[in-house]
Amino acid sequence: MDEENWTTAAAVLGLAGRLIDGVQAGMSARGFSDVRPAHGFAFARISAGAATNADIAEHLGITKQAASQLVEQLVGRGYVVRHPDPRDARARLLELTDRGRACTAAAEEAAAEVVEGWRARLPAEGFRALRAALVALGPPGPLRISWR
Amino acid sequence: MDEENWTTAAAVLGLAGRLIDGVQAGMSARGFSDVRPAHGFAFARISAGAATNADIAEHLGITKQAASQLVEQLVGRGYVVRHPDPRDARARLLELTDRGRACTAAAEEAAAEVVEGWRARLPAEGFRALRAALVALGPPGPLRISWR
DNA sequence: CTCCAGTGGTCAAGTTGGTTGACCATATGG
DNA sequence: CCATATGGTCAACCAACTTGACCACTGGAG
Repeated sequence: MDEENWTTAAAVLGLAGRLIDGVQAGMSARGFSDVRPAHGFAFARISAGAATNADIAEHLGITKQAASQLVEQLVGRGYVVRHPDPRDARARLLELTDRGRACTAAAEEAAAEVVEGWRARLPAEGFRALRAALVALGPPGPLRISWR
Repeated sequence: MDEENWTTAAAVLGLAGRLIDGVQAGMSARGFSDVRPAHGFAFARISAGAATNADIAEHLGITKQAASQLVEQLVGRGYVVRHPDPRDARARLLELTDRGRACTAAAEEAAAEVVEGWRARLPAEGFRALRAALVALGPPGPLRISWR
């Protein structure tokens, strides 16, 4: 029983790892080889609108300094622009550039591609059940990256 | 459709992240707060028997130098011992100490605990299907950690 | 209005987990 | 016996993140 649970846990980790690798490969194939998974999560928050540096930090579970560095990379690579927040002179609102939007679209495609691979390897009912279970278990906490 | 696939992918990543965090918490609760997930995967390989430094490197998908550092930590913390390989004077076989075995047992317990939580939150049939899908999708490649 | 605790952001330095590259010792097949 | 491959180490470097100090602005209490 414990044994069974352990292998289940290992399977989830393995699946997640292969998912990450697959998406990364798909991104490279689409011409975005300068983005990491963490960037993707930042994109997700930014495209949701009205994101600040601190929002990113909280969303990714990292310090605001680390978030600042991460955003700086995205700005430097042309994915994101910072502009002043009309409501708060301290804050700077983040927004995706066209390139940034193209990148998020590519990420969604790449992820969908991997998931389609799963669908193809499972009976229809099995895939549906997998999705249902994942959704049921997924009350989204902050999306922790970088488990060192 | 793509949208659905994307959320599925995100759910897997979220689940894996919470699994890692949960296991880490369980390990701390059991008195093993000086081990990281990567150590756990190394333990798994070592307890399988006849493991060398290079085996660890391959199993974790890191360089042999990184594996050496990792093993060095485990030795320093009393989880692993190195002794000469009777078959090959260059190699050093790795073996778990009692403490190392206790640690792997704790890890399995902690992981099982998290998975039991999943079981409790799903209908019996849903959990069974989840497990079946994970197993079907899980032809274990090397267990990549550290996706930065 | 003034003060002040709280928040958004930055700068600087340090830690950590990994990399690459050079190297030695032993193994192994011609 | 030699050539090449493999296990391991040492040393230097790098990237991602942390901690700590700090400044600028906010917003409520007096």
